[in-house]
Amino acid sequence: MDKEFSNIRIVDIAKMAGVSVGTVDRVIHNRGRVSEENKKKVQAILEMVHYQPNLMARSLASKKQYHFVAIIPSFAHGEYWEAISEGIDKAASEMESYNITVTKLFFDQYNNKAFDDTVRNLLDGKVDGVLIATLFADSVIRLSQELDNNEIPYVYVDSNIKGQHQLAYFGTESYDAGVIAARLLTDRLSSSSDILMARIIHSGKNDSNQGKNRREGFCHYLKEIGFGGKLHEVELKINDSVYNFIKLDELFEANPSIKGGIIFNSTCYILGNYLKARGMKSVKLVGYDLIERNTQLLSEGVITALVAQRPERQGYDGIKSLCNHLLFKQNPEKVNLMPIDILLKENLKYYLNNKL
Amino acid sequence: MDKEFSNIRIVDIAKMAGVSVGTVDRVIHNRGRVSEENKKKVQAILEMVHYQPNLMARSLASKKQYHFVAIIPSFAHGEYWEAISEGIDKAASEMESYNITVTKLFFDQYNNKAFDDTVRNLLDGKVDGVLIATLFADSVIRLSQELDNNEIPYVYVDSNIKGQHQLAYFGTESYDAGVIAARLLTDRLSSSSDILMARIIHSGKNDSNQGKNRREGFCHYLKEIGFGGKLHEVELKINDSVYNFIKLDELFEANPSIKGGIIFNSTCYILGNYLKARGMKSVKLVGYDLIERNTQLLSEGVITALVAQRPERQGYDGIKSLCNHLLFKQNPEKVNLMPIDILLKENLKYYLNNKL
DNA sequence: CTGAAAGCGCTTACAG
DNA sequence: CTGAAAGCGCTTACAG
Repeated sequence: MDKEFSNIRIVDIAKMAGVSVGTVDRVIHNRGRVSEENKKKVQAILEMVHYQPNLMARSLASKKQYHFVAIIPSFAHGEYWEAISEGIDKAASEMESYNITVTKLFFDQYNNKAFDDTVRNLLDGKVDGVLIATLFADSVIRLSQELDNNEIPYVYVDSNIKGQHQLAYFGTESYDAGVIAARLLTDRLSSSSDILMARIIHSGKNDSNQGKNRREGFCHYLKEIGFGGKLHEVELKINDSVYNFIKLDELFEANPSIKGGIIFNSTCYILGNYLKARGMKSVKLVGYDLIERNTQLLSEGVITALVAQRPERQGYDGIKSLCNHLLFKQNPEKVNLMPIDILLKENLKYYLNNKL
Repeated sequence: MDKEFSNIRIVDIAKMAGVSVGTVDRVIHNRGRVSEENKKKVQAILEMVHYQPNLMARSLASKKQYHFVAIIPSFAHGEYWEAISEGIDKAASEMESYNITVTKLFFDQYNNKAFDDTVRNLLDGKVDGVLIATLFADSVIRLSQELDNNEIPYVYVDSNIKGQHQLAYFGTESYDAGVIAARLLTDRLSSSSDILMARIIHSGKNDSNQGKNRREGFCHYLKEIGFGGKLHEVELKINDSVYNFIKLDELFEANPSIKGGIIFNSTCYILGNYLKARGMKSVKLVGYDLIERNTQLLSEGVITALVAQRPERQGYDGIKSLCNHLLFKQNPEKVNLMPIDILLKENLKYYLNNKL
């Protein structure tokens, strides 16, 4: 539409307004130093012709640099946060030619103080935008307020925090991710079976918000369909298979009616490895996230289904939205919910090479 | 890596080689009219410094226009092919600033001759690349050969054809999409249930390749798990509910053990509408594609699961790959298989606004 | 075959 | 407050 105005340039505007290109440029960018009169004239024409700047020319001519910071948990290869990091890198490399650089700041995901330390000197450097993994709500809120004061835009990933001024959130609706896991499990269970919910204990870390929300959604669905079985709980340790095996042996011996299992974070391989070792093929296990240790067990048939949340896209879209906001004045939706993907053994392979 | 060479410009190369920028430009683009000696010199330096052209400057300076043609079936709002069309449009609008235009050519998907007619005068205009929906294999092969002769690159979407020189294919592995449907259905069926496979008859159109492959995958999975039920078949008409209802009434009356249904193209709403009208809630129905009439029934619980194949991305990636090939000399993978998505009532809504 | 110059649409000092 | 000019990195005639 408006094809006729599609290649109006700044010089054209300048001529129509009877001013120089410098003046037009100043009003376009609100750089001031323009008389009220000229400003009005130029703005009127800008609107009339629906002026669309040529972005390539702009970025060619401009020496302006943008610097973004992404604050995310550190990770070992194959862990969940690696995926978010990859998405960030992809966006960064795509936007490189627009003079955008992205620095990643890592913190220990089990240590609230580490987050605060990482963040403390953030504003010493030049920062034009921030992406934040919202694991520690209180700390994130403090940081958000500081960014507000400095008028630096920021986006959240992983889980949302209400009441803040984030430019946007990219992540899933954890509650529904719990509902879906429940559906996947109960569809494959007779209604007299029991379900085991395992929690993974980690030094000094209580359940994440995300985990809690998934659990709520899960339990809600069971109630709604009138699931008749019992729910058992067990606490496992992330790095202590001996302990875990003993606990699980006891539990399954005492409750042979347990035919389903669920873990609300990305570590369902812990339970999976036990089931595999014991050859307990009749227990259906559902978990979260396409990390290597999980996908391996999914393809072997030990895990029945995985629920995934496109972490790569969270990182990618997060950085992209900062770019679009700053460079192109486009504002994203405030809440952007990723698809909740259902992975079975049969469709797994097409996801593995298609993460973005 | 090689940060030190990251902003080497043509003038730098020119100086290093002791020639003018014009000469450097000629060797970069193989425009000829350069002495063998200078060519060698320049090429050596180009390689040494890992020269990366500034794409924005290039496209700013260049008046070169690219014109792509996308040949796809015509569609009414809400039909399957609309999604592919949307993906094409999205790519086109993103690439507009690179002086790329995309024209869509539509043909009647039930009429082989219509395809040939549409395509006949394709080469009269200027065409730099073509995207083809491969419904009619023979016609597509003829067209492909003509494009080969004219050295015009082309990509396939929807289903692949082997033995041609397509730059790339974007679509799914239909056979596995059949396997997955079988898994989704049988997971929810007792092994003594029967399954109804409905075929949709359309004037003068036999089953698509895609439909056949899905069916093969479906049946193979049933065999592999030793499914004990019977398979029933019925032919329905796309626009004749009266006929369909009579046929289905007979069938279900005669075979009350039918507890599962499948249709191998995007029209499973036809069977869905029948089940809904008859209130037959115990029959599980699995189908394909996120078109409106299907998603409506999925959210109502009439359809149990939909298998989807990211048509928007097929269109989008197809056009993008032509751009990347021509503008940036990047060659795509020859076969690009989209994820096969599993949609249940519970995760549907997050897909509807996230098609790309 | 080769090079100097103009131009793509915008931004950035700079002089006034 | 305003405008003329140079420059971003590349391509495109044009003259030789």
